[in-house]
Amino acid sequence: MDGLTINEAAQTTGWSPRMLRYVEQTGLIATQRSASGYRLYGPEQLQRLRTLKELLARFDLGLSDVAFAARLSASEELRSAVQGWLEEQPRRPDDVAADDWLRFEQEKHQRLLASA
Amino acid sequence: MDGLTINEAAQTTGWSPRMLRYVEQTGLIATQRSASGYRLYGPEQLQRLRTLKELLARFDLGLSDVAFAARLSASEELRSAVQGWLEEQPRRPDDVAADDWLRFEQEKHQRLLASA
DNA sequence: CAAACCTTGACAAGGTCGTGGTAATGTTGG
DNA sequence: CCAACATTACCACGACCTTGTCAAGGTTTG
Repeated sequence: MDGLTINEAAQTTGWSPRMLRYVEQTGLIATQRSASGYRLYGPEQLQRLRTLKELLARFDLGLSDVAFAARLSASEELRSAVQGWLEEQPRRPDDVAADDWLRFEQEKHQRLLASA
Repeated sequence: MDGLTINEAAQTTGWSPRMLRYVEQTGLIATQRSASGYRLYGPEQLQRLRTLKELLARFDLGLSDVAFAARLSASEELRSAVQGWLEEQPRRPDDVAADDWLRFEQEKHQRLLASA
C-alpha cells in the first residue's frame, strides 16, 4: 500500500484533512483508495496540493475559480462561448452593424408606444 | 442624449433594473452616463446584455464565473499560472521525477520519527 | 409644479463556498 | 483486543453571490 494517509498528507501539504476531502470533492485532485477505502496520497498528489495552495494564495483565488478554469479547459464549447462573449466588447461604434442601430431605434420608439 | 434608460433597457433585455446595476458593478458591462448621472444603454450594451444572459443560462454560469474568465483573459500571468497548474496533472507515474519519489519516501519515514 | 423617472445606499433572504466540528462506523497494527 | 486512525454524513458559521425592496434625494417632462 503506497501512499500517505490523509493525516500524513495534511501534515506535509499544509491543508487540513477536512480540506483535503473538500478539495477532492471539487474534482481538482483525485486520490487512489486502498482496498478498504482509505485515501492514498502519492508524490504527485502531494506536489499538486502544494502548488495549488500556492496558486490560490498568490492570486487570491478560490477553489471554485480553479474548478471553473478546469471546466473551461475541458470544454472547447464553453471556452469559445465565453471567449466569444468577452471579445464581443471591443467593438467601437463604427463597427456596430447597421441593423443593430435599426433595432435600437425601433426599441426607442417602441417604448413610446408601450407607455401609451 | 442617445441611449435607453435603465428601465427601458431592462424591458428589452430581460434583466431587472436591479440586476443591470449589479452587472455593471461586476465590471462586465460599462455604461455611458448622462450629464446628470443617468445610465444610458446603447445598442452594443443591449446586445451584450442579451448574449450574456444566454451565456449564463446555456452553461449555468454565474456572473462571477464570467468575471473570473475576464480576469483570466486580461492577465497573462494569471492565465499561465492556472493553466500550468491544470496541466501539471496528466503526469503519469513514469514521468514523475526521481527526486519526487525520494522526497516522498523521506516523508513517509519522517512520519515515523514524528510519531515517536 | 407634479408625476414618473433616475441615483446611491441599506436591509433582507436564500444560495454556495470554505472551514471546522461531531457522530457513527469500519480498519490497522502492535 | 484496543488505541489510533479512516470513512461518510451531518450541523454550523461567517463570508460572499444574487435578487428584491425600500428610503432619501436629484432629474425630466408634460
